Amino acid sequence: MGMGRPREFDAETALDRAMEVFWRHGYEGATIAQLTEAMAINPPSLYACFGNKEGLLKAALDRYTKLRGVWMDEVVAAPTARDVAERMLMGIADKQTDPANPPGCLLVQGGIACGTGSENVPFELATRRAQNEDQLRDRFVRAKAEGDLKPTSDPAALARYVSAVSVGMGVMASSGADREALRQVASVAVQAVEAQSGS
Amino acid sequence: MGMGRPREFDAETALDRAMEVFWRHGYEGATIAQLTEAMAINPPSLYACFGNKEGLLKAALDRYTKLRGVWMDEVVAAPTARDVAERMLMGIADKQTDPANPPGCLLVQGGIACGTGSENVPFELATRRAQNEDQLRDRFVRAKAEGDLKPTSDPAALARYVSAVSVGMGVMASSGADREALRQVASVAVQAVEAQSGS
DNA sequence: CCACATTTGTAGCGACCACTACATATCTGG
DNA sequence: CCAGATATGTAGTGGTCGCTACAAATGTGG
Repeated sequence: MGMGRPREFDAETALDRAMEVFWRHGYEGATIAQLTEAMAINPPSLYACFGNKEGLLKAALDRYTKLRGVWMDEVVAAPTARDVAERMLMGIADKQTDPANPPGCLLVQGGIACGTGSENVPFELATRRAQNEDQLRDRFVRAKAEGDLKPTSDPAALARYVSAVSVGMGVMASSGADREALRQVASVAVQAVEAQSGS
Repeated sequence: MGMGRPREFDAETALDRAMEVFWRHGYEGATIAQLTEAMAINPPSLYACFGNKEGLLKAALDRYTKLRGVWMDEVVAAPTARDVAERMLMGIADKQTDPANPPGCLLVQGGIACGTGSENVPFELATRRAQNEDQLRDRFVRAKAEGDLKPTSDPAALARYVSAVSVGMGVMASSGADREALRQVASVAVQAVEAQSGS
């Protein structure tokens, strides 16, 4: 018995193309026709490989968070809570205005509000954003233990705050805000973390 | 010559219903069938009154920003820049988790990413968000002139920052964050404004 | 070279979308 | 009571959506 005809496209590069379409148009705004054209394949290949449109989104989200995870590891490696916040928010200011990528963040842009039948897409996005926040919280817990943050500070609240600012910057970027505007926001935002630093 | 049959529904209450549908499902996620059912009218009445789907959205956005404008006037009436920020962000924490309304903010929830053919919907939302930011900036300019903010502070950057945090909170709320979580974010965010206070 | 497994491209499926033609109903001005 | 004007409800329109049946193409094991 044979092993069948091998696929003629590379799944990872196809995912990268799909990721960009979701990133730019959102989940419901992206059509199968756009996706297959960007991926340079035909619908049956898409469905054989990813199941359906939502499966393709999940695969794209996984790839996105995996790539961002590498960067987040560098972020939380900063020496102090303040530096973590600065590195993250300034990095976001740069990344979300990088013309190499669609503006904003896929985890926001992908689709906040969805129509009936796609209710769990926002949930998928929120879950992945929460992972980021957890990583940040763990880092701030450590900062508090090390005396880098005040004993009265709330690491979870700080993490939520930095995460919220990130999301806000993502929406700004998708609305056309330039890098300087985002850096201003990041710069001010860091001051709140700074206010919780020292003993 | 007669003046024709009078309309049997109240346009404002119908608009309120439509606003809620857009708020909950986004622009593209909201269908004409859902809208007409919520408004308790039939499609021809909708099109005769609002032109088309996008016209209905604009009317809903105008009504939304008008209602919020009243509240924003109270916000910028706070005595100091810090109090403006606190009143605004804490107010948002409450409003965006009020079960009487859909979670989040219509100007974000309405639709960040849209499909081909609706590209100007995100623009409409961003424009109305910018109006809010302008109002905030004017207030911070005054605060700086009054010595309430440091001479080195940047009112425009502060306004952008508060606006960005608001948007971030809106996305959090639409993802199911509770009031306490939003208040924590607001509380931390105010500290950055506080860092620019005094001389 | 053959039987089998899998992919690929074409072509089109039913469902739903925003939107509207049309006949009917309900008003005002004369 | 009548003529003109506008609103309403029914019942669709063409177009696009996500998705798939099917046959041809391309691989492997015997």
